[in-house]
Amino acid sequence: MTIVKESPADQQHLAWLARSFGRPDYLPLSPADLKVLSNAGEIIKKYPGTHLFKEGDAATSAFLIREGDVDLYRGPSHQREVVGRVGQGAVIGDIAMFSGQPYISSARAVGHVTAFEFDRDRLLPELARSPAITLRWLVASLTQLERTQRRVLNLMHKTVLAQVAGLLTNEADDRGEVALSQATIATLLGASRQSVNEALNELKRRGQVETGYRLVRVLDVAALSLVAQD
Amino acid sequence: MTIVKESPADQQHLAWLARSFGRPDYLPLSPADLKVLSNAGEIIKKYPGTHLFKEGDAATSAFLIREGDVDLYRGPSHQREVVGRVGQGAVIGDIAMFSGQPYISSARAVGHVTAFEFDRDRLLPELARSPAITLRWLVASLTQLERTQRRVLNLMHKTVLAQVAGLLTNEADDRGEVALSQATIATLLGASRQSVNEALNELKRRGQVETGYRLVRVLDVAALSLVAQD
DNA sequence: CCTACAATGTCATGAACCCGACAATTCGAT
DNA sequence: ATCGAATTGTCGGGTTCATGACATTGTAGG
Repeated sequence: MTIVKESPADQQHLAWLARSFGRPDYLPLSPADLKVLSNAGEIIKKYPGTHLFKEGDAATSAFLIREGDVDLYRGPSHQREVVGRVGQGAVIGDIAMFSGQPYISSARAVGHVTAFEFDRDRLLPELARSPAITLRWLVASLTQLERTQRRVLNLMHKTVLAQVAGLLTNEADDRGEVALSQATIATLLGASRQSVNEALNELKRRGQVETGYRLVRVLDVAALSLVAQD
Repeated sequence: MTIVKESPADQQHLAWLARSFGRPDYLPLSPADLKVLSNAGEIIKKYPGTHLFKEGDAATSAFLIREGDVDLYRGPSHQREVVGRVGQGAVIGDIAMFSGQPYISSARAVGHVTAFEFDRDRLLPELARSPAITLRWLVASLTQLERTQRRVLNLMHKTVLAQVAGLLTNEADDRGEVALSQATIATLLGASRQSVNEALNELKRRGQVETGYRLVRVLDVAALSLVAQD
């Protein structure tokens, strides 16, 4: 088996899209839920490079990923624009399947992938029987919606400085540390590395953060979240 | 009763947010659904200026608006930032209510408002009994999610020219006409009026559109949708 | 320990775009 | 027909930010 090493730029692109498109956090189903829904489809295995579904196909299935990673991309395969990469626990294809629209993007197995394939016609009756799961699904999608809406507002009228401050307050662990390279932060925000560097310098100058190698330490959360509000 | 005349800028701001935040299209429940769910709450009336809920309050209710308009805004009331305006058929407060989070924004009646107030503890059992409605709600939220995600992608790496081209292709009626002022288009896209004007001039120069008073006529859809893709 | 590579710091240049201002025009209402 | 308000067209200044280039510093693997 060939391991394709990806360029850092690609990985960053993914990281950013992961955030902007929001998918990886979208985990509406627990293992217990899956057990209940086991009548609605079956487990499938996919070899690296094969497709779970393709953009434009009629959406008759949704997939819960159990193992491996899947790339979501749009556009023709020769000039594909990757839209996200999702792993264990993520559900994909559900928007198209529930809406009765064709798939919005293509899904391609990166490595070996094990997934549970929900069949539309079998899933709907099962959901009717398990309203609690439907409700959990609804909550997950609403949460994701709220996150994405918040992001739209940020993107539109906030400066890079404010965005960086916001990211740091959100992403800091219990010790106030964020273990990301500046380049990664840049792609997470859809900004350039240089702008992020400049913003971090400004925050450093104000004594609100310290920076290290692949690390930012938050010193003054309060001040930082103030900066984040423009 | 005082009628507060709103500045055009405000209305445009609303129009834009309507689009970016996406709320006004979010109509998950039909009148028939409401009938089924009538046990889950009751009809309330609100006088102009009164609140349906306030940002930060515990979210114990969601509201289906039956008559009148409601402003959604964030931040303290003295410097409120309007986030959207919704009317008949819209459901608000559901994200917070289902997620068990405090309300994300405040909701204030613009004129006289009639709404159906869902009580969380009564709604959940009803939904369990009516899985079809829960499912419809889920589909509505997923559709909205998809729309918002698409918007994030556009905002990040598309120029105003491309965004204008995209808006025109989407918004054109059967005669290829878009009856919006340039200022409105600008706010729909979160751009300045001047930039939109410049973009339209460019498209006019290329012979892809004509412009009139409060009107843009699309002449070459194919070329336009090409421009929209960057 | 040393080397290759990744990450950071810094600069200059230019593009995109916002903002304020103002003239010209179109439209609707009196 | 006329006046006022809304809309369009246009200009220049100023800001933010992307891009490319390059030197410097840190880190991991042999």
